[in-house]
Amino acid sequence: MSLRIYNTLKGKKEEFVPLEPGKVGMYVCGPTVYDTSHIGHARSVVIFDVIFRWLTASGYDVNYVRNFTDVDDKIINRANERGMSPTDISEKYIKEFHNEMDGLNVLRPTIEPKATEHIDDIIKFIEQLIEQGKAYYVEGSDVFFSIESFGEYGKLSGRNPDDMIAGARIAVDSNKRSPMDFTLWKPAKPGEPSWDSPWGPGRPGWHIECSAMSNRYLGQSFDIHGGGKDLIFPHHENEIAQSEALFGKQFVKYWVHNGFVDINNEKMSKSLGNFTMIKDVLETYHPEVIRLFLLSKHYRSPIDFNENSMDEVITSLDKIYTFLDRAEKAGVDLSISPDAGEEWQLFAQAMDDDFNSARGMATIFDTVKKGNRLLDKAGETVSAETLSKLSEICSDLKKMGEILGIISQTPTAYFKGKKEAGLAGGDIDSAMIDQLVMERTQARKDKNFARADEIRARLDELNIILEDGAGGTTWKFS
RNA sequence: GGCGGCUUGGCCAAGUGGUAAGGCGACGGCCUGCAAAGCCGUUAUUCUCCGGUUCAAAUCCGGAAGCCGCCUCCA
Repeated sequence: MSLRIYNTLKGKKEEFVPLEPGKVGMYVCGPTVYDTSHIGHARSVVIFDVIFRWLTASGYDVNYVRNFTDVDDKIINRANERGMSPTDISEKYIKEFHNEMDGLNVLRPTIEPKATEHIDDIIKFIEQLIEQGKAYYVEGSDVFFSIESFGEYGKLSGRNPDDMIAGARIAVDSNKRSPMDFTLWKPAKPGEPSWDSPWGPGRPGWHIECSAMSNRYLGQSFDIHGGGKDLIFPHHENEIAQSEALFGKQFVKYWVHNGFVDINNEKMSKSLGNFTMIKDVLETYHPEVIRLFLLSKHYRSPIDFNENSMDEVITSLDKIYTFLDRAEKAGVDLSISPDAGEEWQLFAQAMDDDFNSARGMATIFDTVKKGNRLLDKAGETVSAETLSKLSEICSDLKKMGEILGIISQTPTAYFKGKKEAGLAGGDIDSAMIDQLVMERTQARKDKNFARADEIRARLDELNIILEDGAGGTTWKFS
């Protein structure tokens, strides 16, 4: 079974064949760092994180590039609003972004280039386009890319330039030769950050940075380029135009685009005031709950963020850790074995099918069920044979978790964390709970079940659930 | 106006030609003093609707309805 990827360029799934055997070049559009990141950013980042992990696990040497757009109108505006420098703004939000993504257990890409650190590359790129007659400088205005110089313009988004010109909703800049031409370099207004260039002091347009930086780190052609669906047009369309016009060869082999996150069935928008920030979500939910949620639907479909779905995911994650806890207590060594069992094969098939994490999750639950069944059947004394089978199951499970970026804790640490989180907000402390549990244990010994149930009911009101196991009574938050 | 997508059980959600994964919930059972957890069983003869192609369709084609996204900054 080999990897298949849905390619936006072709509109269908294709077998993944890298340009160079064993190696993958992947570029993903990162954030424009002018504001706090929201759950939609998290989805994109987590999805490509999983893709990165899967490609790596599949044996590829992955060169994963994710940029920061750190020069842009929005950053300048924000800087002016706050009386800060654009650099202060971009640095502040890059730091936030890193903190939050680390919090979400996202691996750092191989390299994270910034637009402002590649101005020379950008200027060189533009100069070459002008030399080839594919871009033009309008005295006193911008440098524009000429759409007419690139016959395949529109191939990614399936639009043709004539239709777009006809339906254009924006006022046409009279400096442009064609209404669809776009800016490569714009002159700086007084007080704006700027760099010297053959066209006077100015700064790059949005699209050119990705062409210049991907060329710098991945070459003229590379394997995978990703980002949110909204970037298909115009951003990625324009990147293709710039890069293919200049190099005369295919820019990217596979285009991968993720769907959006809705909030309670509504689009996230400023007007609705429902922007859901990652840092807020991280305060409410365990990072692995957030990841599991983001991966519970296929990456191309829209996903709806709501309390009910999150609650379901919490239950699911508990189920996985509960099993591992059971297994560990039964004597299973929870370390990962290099050997892959049959459960892993099923998971791999799902991931090879266009990174179908939702299907992969079904395998995880099937695996948990299989393990629980074995434990139920084994009873008090677990045979060596069962133990070995359970080790394989747990190892597979943890390997699956490594791909999705979950199950990174020991069951003990996970449940301890949950207890701490549960205790943090309320006015109960664990000593008090332990005291009640002990009292109840004594009551049960004395066959005073009325008193035992009374204590349990009282704890239940505090969202504490008791479990009477062979090794004594344990408790957890519901 | 142009382009694209979606519609699967109470809810979430896989499934692109071979006879409906998985999760949550609900109900019954095992276990338990009773619970919880776990396990077993039940919960869609059917995939928005109407036609068509096919031995065979949730899956392909045509049409209808509803919902959504992009075309302007946007993950």
